[in-house]
Order: sequence, then structure tokens, then C-alpha cells
Amino acid sequence: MAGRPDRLTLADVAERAGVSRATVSLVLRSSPLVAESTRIKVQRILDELGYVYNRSAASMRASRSRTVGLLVPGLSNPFFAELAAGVDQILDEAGLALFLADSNESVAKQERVILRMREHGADGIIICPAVGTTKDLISRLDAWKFPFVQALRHISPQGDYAGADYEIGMDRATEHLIRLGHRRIAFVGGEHMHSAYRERRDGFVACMRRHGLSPDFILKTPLTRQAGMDAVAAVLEQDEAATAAICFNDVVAFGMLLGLSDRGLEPGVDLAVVGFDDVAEASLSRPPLTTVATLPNQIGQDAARLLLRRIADPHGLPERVILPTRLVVRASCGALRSQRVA
Amino acid sequence: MAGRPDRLTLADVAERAGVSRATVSLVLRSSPLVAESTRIKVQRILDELGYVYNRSAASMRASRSRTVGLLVPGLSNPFFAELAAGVDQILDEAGLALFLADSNESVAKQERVILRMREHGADGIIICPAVGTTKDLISRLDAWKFPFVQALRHISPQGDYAGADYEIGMDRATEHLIRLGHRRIAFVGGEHMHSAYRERRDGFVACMRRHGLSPDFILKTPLTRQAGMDAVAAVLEQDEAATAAICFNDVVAFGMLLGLSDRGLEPGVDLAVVGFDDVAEASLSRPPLTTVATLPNQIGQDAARLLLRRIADPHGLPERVILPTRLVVRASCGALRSQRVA
DNA sequence: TCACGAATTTAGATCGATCTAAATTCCGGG
DNA sequence: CCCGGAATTTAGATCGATCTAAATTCGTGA
Repeated sequence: MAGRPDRLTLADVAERAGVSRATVSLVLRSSPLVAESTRIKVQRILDELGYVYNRSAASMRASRSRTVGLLVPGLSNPFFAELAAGVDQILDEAGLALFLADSNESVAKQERVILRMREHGADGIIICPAVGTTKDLISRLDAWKFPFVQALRHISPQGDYAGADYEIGMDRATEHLIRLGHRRIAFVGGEHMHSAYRERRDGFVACMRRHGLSPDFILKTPLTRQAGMDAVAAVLEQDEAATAAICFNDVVAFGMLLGLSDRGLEPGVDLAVVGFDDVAEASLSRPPLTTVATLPNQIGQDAARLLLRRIADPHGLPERVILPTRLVVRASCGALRSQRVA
Repeated sequence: MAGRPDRLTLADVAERAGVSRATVSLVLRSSPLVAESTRIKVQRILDELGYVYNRSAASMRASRSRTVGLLVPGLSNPFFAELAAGVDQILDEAGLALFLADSNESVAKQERVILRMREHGADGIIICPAVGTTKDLISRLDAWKFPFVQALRHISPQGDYAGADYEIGMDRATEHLIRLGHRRIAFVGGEHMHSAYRERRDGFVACMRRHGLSPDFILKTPLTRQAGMDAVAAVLEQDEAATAAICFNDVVAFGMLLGLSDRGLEPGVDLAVVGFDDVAEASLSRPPLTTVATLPNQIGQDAARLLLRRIADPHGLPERVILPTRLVVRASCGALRSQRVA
């Protein structure tokens, strides 16, 4: 602690309580070895003096820091923020502290941050790899024997992973549109080829193929509202215009809703729009957005639980927790005409 | 590091390089004391062996951890996420690691987290106090000699602080509405009495008073879209209905925009609406939202810089960085009729 | 060639906890 | 009242860096 002049140590407490350092240490770790009466006596002194445990010293000797890292590619994306909240919740319950860092989709910063976490002696790391991360990161983590869990995205099938079943989610959403009678459907949004993109696209393609429809109306765009607005033109002004658009995520879908009303068109009537993620705003857009819920908080919790297990048992078999997604039908796909608000 | 079996130490590197531990240590800290030739030789071995610095050991001896904490009351609020991104950026440049925690507006969790950060030997903390935090927290931080900076909210005028000038921002926004001819203006949103609330409300009240208008149309609501939607009724269905509403933040304002269009009313015509924060979506709502930009990323950067200074000089005079806000006039206030989109 | 101050390097103590192995205390039975 | 085993407690080594103070090496002028 930043050169605090006279920090209390175990020895001070021990002396004051009339026991040895070792005993105080046992009390701190609530070991069953110490007698109830001494535990109470020591605890009283501990509180009285306002003793603060020194984890640097502890982790040095015990080679465990009760700290884990979380690396996300963009905190300002509410999706990752929500994931972080889930991770934090589980770790807090377990009494571990969380090192959070944002790679900003930069592989270089990601590299720096991982090193820093190793230096700080983190017991493990939950990592949502930045775009462009190569497989060898996973091999290195392995070689370093650094416990890790991949979340949301994965760059290698090795190791633990927590995520949502994007492929089936997208498949179901596409199926829903096809049932509503759509035949020409566009897949809109996403520019980088990471696992999360691949899975969603594959779900779309698989479903279209299964129904004998062409899955080649795929539009790559940045993941912003603006891009969604701009995409409206590309979707409608085509020799063979689409009647429905299924978006990579809700943000792009919101953009499309805006783009449609700017042109005086009505979402769900002139073009069915479906999003992905079910962010908080989805039920409050006009019209409310049909989307696929992917529960980032939940995924964060699962990732944290996986990591705790991996730390406890470094050699156990890898696990992949893949949460089911849920199609949330609202008005933007045209299914609930009556519920639509003028 | 989680019981890694055979972690390399300074001694290993020293032996391999044919120098003493002390010399290697100096190289690691890039001390000017070591000769260029030895620095190069040692650095080569360091890279070759893939040595990883052990910060636990270092901070124990040096009583500095090159780590700071950031405590926010709700990561899933994009505003705080953005703040965190700003903090992270500055700290990363300075080579410090960030401990991030979310108090979820719970004083109890906040207390737990602060203790954890002290235990981990954080060099300081940036804290955005949870609702209900009492002044004595600040006194305790002081007594512990734990360097801190308050951000966005403050519970005590003591100590460093980084925030935006909410009061003037709200004053200017109110002034803008009055200039547009409004006389009956409602202040909508906010339920907890923290500094951020008080300052915004005071700005509104001061401006109304200055113009001889009544500032008592104040509606407390949760800070959600839903609450904003619901507030529309309360604002319009009053014996003396308001012609303009100025919201605690953009989220509430978005809700009001939705509430208005649900009733077939036009924001900016039937009711002028102004938000606060200028979140990313503000320019993309329909109509685009007039709001006050408060630059959370910037504030995060300033908070981080303040903390770095405070750590370097624990006894320097306290500083308060108060960033100016900027009124961003779009269509929702009715000022830009021509720009409004049908 | 030697002395001397500056530039480098280093031995050994130290930070504050944990861990090991051994010492002490406690208790019930003989 | 002593003994043996269980229950508690403890001394002292240890983790891997930094720091202090002293030793060594270097370069230069006499």
C-alpha cells in the first residue's frame, strides 16, 4: 500500500493478542485448527486495530492471488459491460477480485494486458479475444499453464468456453421469417470474421438452404446504427429487393428501423426487421424489435464459474457451456400487426 | 501465479547472465545505473527465457503496486462504461493496471470492494460513490492515507474531484428553452439525492428563477426509458400543462420521445424535449435529441490523471477538474423545425 | 604506475505473509 | 497421577523481489 508509513502487520496483531504470527494467520484464513476461544480473542484485536490483510505478501508465499482477469474488446459496448457485470457478480461471491481490461479490439494491447495480468499473478483469465487474434495465443496460454476461459468468441476449440448458441438462434430467427412468408431475406451487418460472426451467418445460411432459398444476400457493415440506416438502401434498392432483413445485432437493426421511417416506410410492413441480442432498448423501439435474446450477464456468470473450476482443477477436461438463445417476437417482423403502434 | 511449478526468478536470470540479482533488478526497472553493455546482455537473456516479472514480490518490498482501483455504481450504464474506458486509457499509457469493480449502488458492496482494493495494495482509487454513501467514507479514506479521486459524483468537498459542470449545463439548456418562448417547463427524472442530481436540479431552478418563472414542476422518476414514457402523461395532463420538458438524462428523454409518438404527438411541436449527456444514440433518435454533452470518457481521463498526481504527491493541494458541458441543439426542442424529419 | 573519484556491481537484509515440522497443551482412562 | 493421542500453538524457513551500504572496476591525471 503506497508507502503507508506504519502499516500494521501480522506480528503487531500477534503481539497484542499474545499469540504467535502463525495463529493469527490461521484465524485470518478461518482455519478449523484454531480453538474457538482464541479465534474470538484474535478477531477482536483484528477489528480493534483495523488490520488490513496484505495480499501481496500472501500471494507471494502461497502463489495464489485470489484475483482473476477479464479481457473484453470494448467496454463501451453495453453487451460486454453486461458480461462484465455477470463475471463480477460470481467472483465477488467467491471473494475474488477482478482485473478488468479493455483491448479495444487491438491485438497489441491485448498482448500487453495479458502480460500485465501474469505479472500481477492473476489466478486465471477470462478472455474475449480481439479481432485478429491468432490461435497461437491459446497455445501460449497453455504453455504458460495460465488458466483461461474463452467467452462469447473463441479462436480455438481447445479449452473452456462460455457462449450462446448463435447458430441455432439465427437459424430459428430465419425460420420465423420464412414461416411468415418471406422468401428473399438479407443478412445485414458484421465486418470481421470471428467465431461469433461465422456462427450467426452459418445459422442463417443453413436455414435458408434447408428451405431451398438462396442465402447469398449477405451485407457486411460496421456494427453501428449509422451503418444500419445506410443498409436500408442497399437492401431495398436491388434488382431483387429483400422483403425481410435479419441483422447481426440489435444496434444494426435499430439503424434499419430509423432508416425505414426516414423514408416514410413502415418496419414490419414494407420490410420485416429482426435483430439479435435483445438489448434493453429492444422492447422500447418503435416498433418494438423482434430479436434473439443471448443473455450476456448469464454468459459472464458461466464463464466465471468455468474459470473457478479450471483454477481449482487445472487438468480437468475442458468444458463448453453453450446457452440456448430465445426468439423474442415483437412487432418489427410484422408478426404482431395488431400490437403495432401507429 | 497459481502454483506454476517452476516459475523463473530473478536469480535464474542472474545466474544465466553471469551477473547478480541486483543488477537484473536494475535492468528491469531501467535504472540509469547499469552499463549499456550489461543492459543489453541481460535483456537478451530476459527475452530468451521468457521471464515474467513478479509484481507481488515487488510491491511487497517496494510498497507500490502500480495498480489502481476504479469503483463505479453500474457498469451496465454506458455512461460509466465510457468513463471506465477513459480511465483505462490513461492508466494503460502510464503502465498501471486497473482493478475495476461495480458497486451496483450498494453501499455494502462498495465497502467490501474498497477493503479488497486496500488488501491488494492498490496505489489509489477512483470512486464514483454509490447512492447513500456517507461523508465519513471520505474521512476514512483520508485516515487510511489511501489516495483517492471522486468522479462524477462527490459526497464531500474534500479531496480531488473530476466531473462536469452539471449546474451550468442545465442552466444553459433551460435558458435555451426559455429563449424559444417556453414559460412552463418541467424537470423530469432522477430519484436519488446525490450531487449529480442536486447540481442539475439547481441549474434548472436557478435559471427559472432568474427569468421570474416558477421552478416547481419537478418530477422524480427512475432513470429508465419506461419511466420517461410514463412521465409524458404527468407532464401534459396537469391543470397547467408544461410546454417543454428538460430531462435528467438522455435515457429518460428517449422515453419521453417514445411516449409522445405513442400518443400521436410530435416532440418539438407538442412538447419540447431536452436530454442530458449526449450519449451515442442521441443524434439518431427521431427526432434527433437536443441535449447537453458531458464527455464521460474525458472525465475518466481527467480523474485518472488526478489520481496519478495524487499518488506522486500525497500532500499536494486538492484539485477539482470541472469540465464545461456543451449544449447540442438538435430537433427535439423544436428549434430546428426545418431539419426535422417527417 | 599509482591514486582517486566516478561509474558499476553486488552481498545480504528485508518486506509480510504462509508452510512445515515440531513443541505444547488438553483430556480421559488406567 | 501419569500416559498417550488428539487438539492447538508455534519457531523458523521461505516466497521473489528491492534497498542499503559496501565492494569492485574504470578512466584519468600526476
